[in-house]
Amino acid sequence: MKKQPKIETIRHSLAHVLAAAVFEMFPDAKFGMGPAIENGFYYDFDLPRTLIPEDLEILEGKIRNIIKANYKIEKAIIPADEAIKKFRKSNQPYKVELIKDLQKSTKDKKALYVSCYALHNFVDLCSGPHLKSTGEINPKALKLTKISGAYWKGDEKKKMLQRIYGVAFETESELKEYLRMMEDAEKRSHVKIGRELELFANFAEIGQGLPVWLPKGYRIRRVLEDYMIALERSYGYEHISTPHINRKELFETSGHWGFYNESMYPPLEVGQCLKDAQECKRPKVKETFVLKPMNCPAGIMVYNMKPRSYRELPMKIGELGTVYRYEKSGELHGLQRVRGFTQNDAHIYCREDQLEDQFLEVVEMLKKFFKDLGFTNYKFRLSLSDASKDKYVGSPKQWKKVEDILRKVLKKNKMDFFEAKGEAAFYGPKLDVQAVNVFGKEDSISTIQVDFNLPERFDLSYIDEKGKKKRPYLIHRALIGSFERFFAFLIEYYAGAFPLWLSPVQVEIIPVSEKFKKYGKEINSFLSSHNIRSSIRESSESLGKRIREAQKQKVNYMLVVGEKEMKAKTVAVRDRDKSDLGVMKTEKFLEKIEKEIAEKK
RNA sequence: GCCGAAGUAGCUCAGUGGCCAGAGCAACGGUUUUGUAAACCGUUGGCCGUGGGUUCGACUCCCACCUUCGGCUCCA
Repeated sequence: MKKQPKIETIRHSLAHVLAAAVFEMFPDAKFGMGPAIENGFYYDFDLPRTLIPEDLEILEGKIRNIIKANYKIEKAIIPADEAIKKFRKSNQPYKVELIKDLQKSTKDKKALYVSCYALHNFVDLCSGPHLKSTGEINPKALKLTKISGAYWKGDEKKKMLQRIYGVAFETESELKEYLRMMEDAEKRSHVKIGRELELFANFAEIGQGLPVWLPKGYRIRRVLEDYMIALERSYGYEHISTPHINRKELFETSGHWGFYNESMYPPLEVGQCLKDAQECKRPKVKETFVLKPMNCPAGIMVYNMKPRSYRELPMKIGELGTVYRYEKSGELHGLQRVRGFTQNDAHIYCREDQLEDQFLEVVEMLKKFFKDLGFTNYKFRLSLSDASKDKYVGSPKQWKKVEDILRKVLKKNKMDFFEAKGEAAFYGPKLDVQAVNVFGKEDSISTIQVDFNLPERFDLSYIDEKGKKKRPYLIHRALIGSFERFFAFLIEYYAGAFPLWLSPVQVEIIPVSEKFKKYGKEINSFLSSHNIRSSIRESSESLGKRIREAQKQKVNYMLVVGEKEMKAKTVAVRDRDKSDLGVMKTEKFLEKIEKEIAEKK
């Protein structure tokens, strides 16, 4: 039996206690699976009716009763065939299916035994381990949190069951702390802050998943764009810009049309008459365009436009490329998952002997980028293929070769990473950067991929030193996988209080009264002329009110100017966090913040 | 796309079958001319998400659709 921390055992046992409670409430319930998860547990059920939120309270009560009764949780190991008979008799088709799956993966079916746990009058199939009795659970440290649908075995073609989620801890204070953290997370939600600070907006009229960057959000985006372009130039990148629509044939060549079809917007057919053929002035030639879901094919055209020499390699071509992907409606969320987004994308064409260095160079850039942002909580995920899925382009042999190279490079350079089977893109394995948002949800924000597929499909080549034609390697990378998703993450990470160098409003000038408006404007133009994102709050509202508004907008510095300041050519500086920083000469203040901006504070 | 919940003023929310649908903040007008987190008075603002139905009567009940949220699936 594998050892596990006690809290995990508690959570797992609680999943069973929940099932027992559901069994009490619905004797006809059919049971799916119920594991422990981070912070809690869930269990999937096939029930005679749809659950409503009030049911959770009832079930919680039943769970507490089961805990109070301190039932023993007893293990029994029985032959698989016998277990199948048992679960058939009690009308538990999902459990029967699970045992049959086990049998399928075992050589000697006859010798297979499965373990079951009995809890009062409820028996469940489970490998354990479990608590000895329900009394070990702290009834005050648990809460059923939500009901949702979940496909049986995670397969969208299979039946949807009802899933109940719960959270559980060893102590009541831990539960309270967790619930408080969730409430806090709600306040940090990028959707909420995005609205409050007017960073971005979604309009039903424009379309689902097609967000608009509002002025303040766009300011931040421009800073990031400039930063990335400068960073890439310093590493020898050149940049291009390719159109949003490309001919469909381009994506047939790349393989996207075949493998990515479902996620693409429907094609645009032009050149045909939609009205009366007589009146139609359009050319009769029919052409089909698609909104590009990826930047690579168009980017590759640039490499392929003329013969390339080995001397040109590595060639690094970047693009702030906007792509459109028709994600299923239920998958959309704020800026985190959208249908149109821009990538800080680039393709690196190189020789085999340059592959490792190039790969590491990208990792180096990535680390610098995150350091400048102040991020530390990210991890590298080596995303590999899964033989049981058939969504991949290319041969398994090719895949294995690339996957082995990536793994070798990572290990050789002692990089901290974890492997994830089945997380690869359909066109290649990748090294993803996973960031965790305020709700604990993990998402890829950056990605580096070695692509063996496209060089073949587009017949890429270079001439080597011996005059021979050779196939280059292609590294596909997006340090900002999507400005939209990245921004969502940034907003939540900083809770809207952006560091000075990113901040949409770095300085706000607040004249004490109307009399000092002119002086305030002078300072404002002075700062603006030095590329400081500065503004003036000159309304007739009280000073306190205007400071409050500026604080709520998370403005980094507030400059209060009145009689004293005007006479001495100074500003009274208020810091967003540390409040009063005292009075200083305007030039001195500019010097101070210019230094901070340069240091990316 | 699937399961579930929600949608009332720009924002946060009251209102559950019965007169012209409310509050606070915001916006606008006026008074105030302010010294570090909300001055005062007034005004405007709503096809109660959209369409259909039930009813003498619908924000309220029913159906469909749209959008949003929590999950599932998927993913940058």
